[in-house]
Amino acid sequence: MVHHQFAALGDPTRLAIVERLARGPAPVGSLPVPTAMSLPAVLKHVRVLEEAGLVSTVKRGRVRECRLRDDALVAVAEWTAHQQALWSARLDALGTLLEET
Amino acid sequence: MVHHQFAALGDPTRLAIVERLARGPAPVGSLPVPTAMSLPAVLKHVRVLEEAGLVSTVKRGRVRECRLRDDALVAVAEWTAHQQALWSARLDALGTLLEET
DNA sequence: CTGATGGTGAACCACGTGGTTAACTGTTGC
DNA sequence: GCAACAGTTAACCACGTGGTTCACCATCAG
Repeated sequence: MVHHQFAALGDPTRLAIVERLARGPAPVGSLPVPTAMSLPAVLKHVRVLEEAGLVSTVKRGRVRECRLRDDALVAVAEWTAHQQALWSARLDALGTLLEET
Repeated sequence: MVHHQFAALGDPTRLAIVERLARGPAPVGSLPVPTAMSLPAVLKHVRVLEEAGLVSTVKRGRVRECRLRDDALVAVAEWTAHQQALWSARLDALGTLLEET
């Protein structure tokens, strides 16, 4: 069900969060969101990313720390590479077919 | 602006369409959509995929043929690989740091 | 203890998205 | 020429999503 990951990454705010988290873990309050965005909104985005398996969070004290879950990103990369491989294989086949004639 | 691609792939119907098109071009009318889905709905999805640069279409006669645009898929793959690389590099650095102590 | 900090939950709202039906256009086959 | 076919446009609708505010809880610093 890889479309959940894609949907989660489809929002610019969430994409920015993931890009930030690729540089290392961060608490919810210091995520790179549009300047005047309320905390509940940020939290919602984090929940979505968690739901999609892209992010995992732990609460230590009163701060919730978010970190990137590498495996979900791998799944996305694999899906994409696979489709691309299928398509370019087809293009190659077409190419050699044209050469033979 | 890679989040448009992600958003386009975030819908299961559209994802299925892309997976189909990776096996080769197809007319709008024979795309793998949920059985009772109306044609206008399919067309909308195709438009979204076109807008995101994932698909290109040409109309020959009365049939519009859709084909996968390989480069957009490459962009997606590159973004994903990049983030993943950043994250795993950080993990590696952490690992060697722990070894040194 | 107390106040400030960081996060949560609930209720609410505007708007985009995914879908429909109906009517119409351009092509193709006979 | 006519009927069937493939797509297209327009108008419309239900619902999910992204956002808000307000009230609240838990934790840390002084």
